[in-house]
Amino acid sequence: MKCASRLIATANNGDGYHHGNLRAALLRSAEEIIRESGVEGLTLRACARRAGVSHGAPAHHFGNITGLLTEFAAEGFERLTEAMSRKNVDEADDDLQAAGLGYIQFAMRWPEHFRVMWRTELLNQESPRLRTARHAAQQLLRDALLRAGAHERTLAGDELAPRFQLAACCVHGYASLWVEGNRRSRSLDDAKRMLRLLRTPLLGK
Amino acid sequence: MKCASRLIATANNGDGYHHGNLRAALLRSAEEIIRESGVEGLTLRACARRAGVSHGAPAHHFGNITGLLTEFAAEGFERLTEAMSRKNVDEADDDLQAAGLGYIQFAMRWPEHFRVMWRTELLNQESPRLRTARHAAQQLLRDALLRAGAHERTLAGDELAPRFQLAACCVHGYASLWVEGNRRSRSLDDAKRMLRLLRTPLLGK
DNA sequence: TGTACATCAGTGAACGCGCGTTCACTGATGTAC
DNA sequence: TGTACATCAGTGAACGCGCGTTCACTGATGTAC
Repeated sequence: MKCASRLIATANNGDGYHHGNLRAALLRSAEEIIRESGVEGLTLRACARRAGVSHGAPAHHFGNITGLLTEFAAEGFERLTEAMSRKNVDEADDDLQAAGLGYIQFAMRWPEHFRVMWRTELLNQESPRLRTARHAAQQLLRDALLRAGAHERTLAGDELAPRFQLAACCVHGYASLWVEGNRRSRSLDDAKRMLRLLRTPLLGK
Repeated sequence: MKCASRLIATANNGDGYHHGNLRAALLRSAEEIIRESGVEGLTLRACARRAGVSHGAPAHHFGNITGLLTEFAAEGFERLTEAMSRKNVDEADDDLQAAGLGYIQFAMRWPEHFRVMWRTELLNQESPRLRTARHAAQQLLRDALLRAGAHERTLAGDELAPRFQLAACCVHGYASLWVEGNRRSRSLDDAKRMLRLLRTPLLGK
């Protein structure tokens, strides 16, 4: 019976007893569960159930629910960095607007990731993958601001920090309110209008 | 035995078998639990345990965990409105800065409330008390912006919406990042600097 | 080419625990007469 | 002033459920010889 069901599984997905890509499949299952039931609804058992494996499997890969959510959040920061890159934002006028719009677009596309990424108490802050991914995202926004500023005039050292904070708070606030408000519109027009209002205080133009 | 323990309870707190203020006491217990263990750690049983009553009592008052969190969030919005009022923000130059600083100060003082208020999926959005309280808070920020704008020049109708959005996103983003980042400093200097950068785009000065 | 062995990935039964819900109850309070 | 009764607030035992964790296991894969 045990063997039989395994043979059937093998026949069905062609990758045998060893799943091959179970780790990734479990992360996709977690994403779906969070979408449908929120982070509260995510348990190791529910995750296993949806992926069609035994409940021991997620523990094998991630240790516990914190481990699972930490990997999920790290994946989110990696996607965020990718999303803020100029080449992925069609409608942006410059690198800074691209970073801002990309940040907001990321939250609209993957609200489940966005939600988890900021729930610091649910994550293992010591995870190297998480720290690296988060730092890369921050650095990209900072660099975009510096580069945009360089086009206009040089930003003095002590001018950068408050401007970086202003930019980060605005896009983060916009994204948070969008995600938590369950807004329907995915249009970026509102966001573009807001970012245009910011050009003067950010770049001193 | 049953009678005895009740008599002891009566002797201890002087308010007898009927607690008198159990509803408020349960909300304070919930606040403490969220502070220590996050929203995840809050259950009706844990709440009852901390308040020193039977586990049926919270269900009696709030129905379920959603009812409890909804009341908690509504209490938060009421405190937020209070906190944004000019008379409660010493360091503000005008009503608009008062609203912004008050918003951020509120999040710093009651991060547990702030966290819960935006977890829309955990709350009963139909609750009249919650709707009223949230609307009042929004209205206060909008009015402050209008009044501050009136000092400088009249804001045209279609100029108000994006400026309101900008102001709301900035203070909300700042407060969110502070709360989630577990920052230690409660100084408002950073926030004041950021809000000063916003004067030009908000008021057109 | 074949064999032996170590390692890895996933299984499934068993456990104890805390949860929400239900329900009959009990004591306190307020009101009608 | 006293009595009877309804209502409200909180109790505590019982239930079934899903959870995380543990553990002995099994099949697949890779490597050494």
